[in-house]
Amino acid sequence: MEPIYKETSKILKAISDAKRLRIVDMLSCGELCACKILESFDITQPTLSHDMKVLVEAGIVNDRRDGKNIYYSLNMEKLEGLLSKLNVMFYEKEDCICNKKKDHHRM
Amino acid sequence: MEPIYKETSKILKAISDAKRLRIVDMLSCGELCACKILESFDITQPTLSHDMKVLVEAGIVNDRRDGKNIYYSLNMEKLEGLLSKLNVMFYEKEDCICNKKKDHHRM
DNA sequence: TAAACATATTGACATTTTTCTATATGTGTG
DNA sequence: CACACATATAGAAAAATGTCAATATGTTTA
Repeated sequence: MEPIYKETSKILKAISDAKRLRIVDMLSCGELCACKILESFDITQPTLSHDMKVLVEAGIVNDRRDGKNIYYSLNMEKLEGLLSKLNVMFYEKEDCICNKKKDHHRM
Repeated sequence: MEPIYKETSKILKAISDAKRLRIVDMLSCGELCACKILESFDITQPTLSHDMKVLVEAGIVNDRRDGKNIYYSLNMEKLEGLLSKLNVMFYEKEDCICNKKKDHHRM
């Protein structure tokens, strides 16, 4: 499979969980520490920690430590890049995959 | 969980598979029958049938029968709706979830 | 340095997803 | 109507994901 699909699908997978999508929405107003996010859900702390790791590893969320707390914020460049890639894929274009042959680059 | 996240995550889940994302990209130039799509991947026919069902049930792909063949095409309204919703979620807004309290509408 | 607090990791389990083989269904053709 | 062709469904196995309790790690403060 072409890298563009693998990379994009990794980000999509990260936000394809309703709870993680809600976390991204929460972060759109600015950074939040894990404890604040946790207050907003009925999940355990390890579950949130795992979810934040998924978002960070997908590259769409940044983390920074300040004392005991970890603060998370959106990586807008990555998110804009995602919207841009989806836009290209959803609409017809010059050098289109539609003109390509069988995929020999398996996943 | 609020319906907006559940609905959006269902669509994201549908395209969070690299192969299905590639299928969406292929359909951006116009409708294709299942057999044409199948030629483009190293998967079995039932696997493609299942993948197309996921895309159709997410509402982003339409299907129509013409004789022996099923033709698939993109539902642009749904895809535009997705981009629009993501745009709202990624950027700060007036009536923001950031100002909301604990989520009592569990999934 | 010991205790308290915030977050991460481990290991386990249940659920969901992916993909296959075998088979069924629907449609056109000889 | 029997056969060929295109697609769908059923059932099973493997892999990935979501979630928890228990515990570890890192940080601040008494």
